[in-house]
Amino acid sequence: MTGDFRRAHSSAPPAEPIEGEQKGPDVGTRLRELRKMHGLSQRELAKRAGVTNGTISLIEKNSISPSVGSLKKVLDGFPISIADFLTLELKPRKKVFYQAKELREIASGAVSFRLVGRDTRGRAIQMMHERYAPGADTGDEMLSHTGEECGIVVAGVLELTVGGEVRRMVTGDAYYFDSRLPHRFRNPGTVDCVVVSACTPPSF
Amino acid sequence: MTGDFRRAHSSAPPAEPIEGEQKGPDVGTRLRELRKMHGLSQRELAKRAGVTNGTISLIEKNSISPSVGSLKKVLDGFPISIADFLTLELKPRKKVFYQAKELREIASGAVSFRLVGRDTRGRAIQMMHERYAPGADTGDEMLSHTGEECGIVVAGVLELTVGGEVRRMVTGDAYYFDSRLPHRFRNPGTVDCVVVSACTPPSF
DNA sequence: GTCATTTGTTTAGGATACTCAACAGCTTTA
DNA sequence: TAAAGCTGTTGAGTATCCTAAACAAATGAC
Repeated sequence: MTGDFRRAHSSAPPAEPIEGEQKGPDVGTRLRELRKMHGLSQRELAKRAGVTNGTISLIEKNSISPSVGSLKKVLDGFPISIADFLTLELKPRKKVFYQAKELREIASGAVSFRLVGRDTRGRAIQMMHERYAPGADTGDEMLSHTGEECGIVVAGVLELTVGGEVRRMVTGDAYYFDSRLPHRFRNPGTVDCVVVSACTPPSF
Repeated sequence: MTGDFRRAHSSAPPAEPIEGEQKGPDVGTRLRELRKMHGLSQRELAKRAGVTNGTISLIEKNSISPSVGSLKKVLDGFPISIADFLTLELKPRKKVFYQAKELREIASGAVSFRLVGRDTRGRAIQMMHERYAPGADTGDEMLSHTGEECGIVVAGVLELTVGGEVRRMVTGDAYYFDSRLPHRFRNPGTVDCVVVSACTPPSF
């Protein structure tokens, strides 16, 4: 059996191939490279981890998708956490001043997001001038992404939901939270709501 | 069969129990809480993820340890990466919402800096609500420190000097620069100037 | 050269993960 | 009072993971 686990069991019909893992190499390749960086053989790692060398081999060849428990056991042989393992990296003067009209509109309609700077590449912060029309909403679907974000309400009223907690915020109020917590913005008022926000790293 | 996967298969003899997962709740609890934060039922999530509701149930009860492939499929239903999922702080100790009066004043007088959050430790961004009285100035001495900073003028007029370049900015205008460049803020107008700014890393 | 070690790979079979479908409990609608 | 809708749980069967052991190839010792 030289199966490829990406076929994702026998579930969805054709089931489009699962992406490797965020960006970067797949689990098997990551493990192999990390193991070699540590100068270990499959058997040495297997012994430390309390699994068999065959398991290491199968994982590295992507012949199987290890269970979370097994992967943790294997990585404990280094040791390294699963999160670190999956995100590990294996391998002058810009424009300063922007006129209001130069802010780049990246979401027009009931919700307007105007970005400071043409693009966020090479920048640590993404700052935006946001405007929500009455009733406007970032969507039924909760947002969620890596990073941190904060903002101050400059005008109007903002209803902010973060990790299940809902709060009504008025002019001058502010927020700060981990962007991985599901969140949602909505204007429950009758006039435009304006917010200045910042997040890191840039997510658009 | 109500097995507990922590017994880690039939490998190592007693095999001390595998720790939940780094710090914080185990995979099952994390999944359950995250799912509820998103307001989804087991069946809804299962449908999005392309697995059965039974699988979600078994994972959440820690009756099984899902394979990495399966866990990824499940988390794609939100979506969120495995790494973020495992490091997510479920119970945010940090305060998220701040009333205007709660912003911490860190520079009173002609210049007022009001910080979002009591302190910036453990945070990636320092956001401030700044107010400059007419004629107010950050000082004859140019500022300079590591990091990046940006802001949007919310009211009044701001004269900003960065790396020798002086610019008059009005409501709605914005800036972004490397904080190592010497810089200075001044209000050349006759009414208060209000700015919302953000910088990283926090420098106070 | 032969033997001993080490390497990674592969096979068979038992252990576990996963699906399908049935089940019980709760809420809403008729 | 069903009846239909939802919720999460669970049992039986199948697909997959994981181990134990055998294997071939490469390396080093003598």
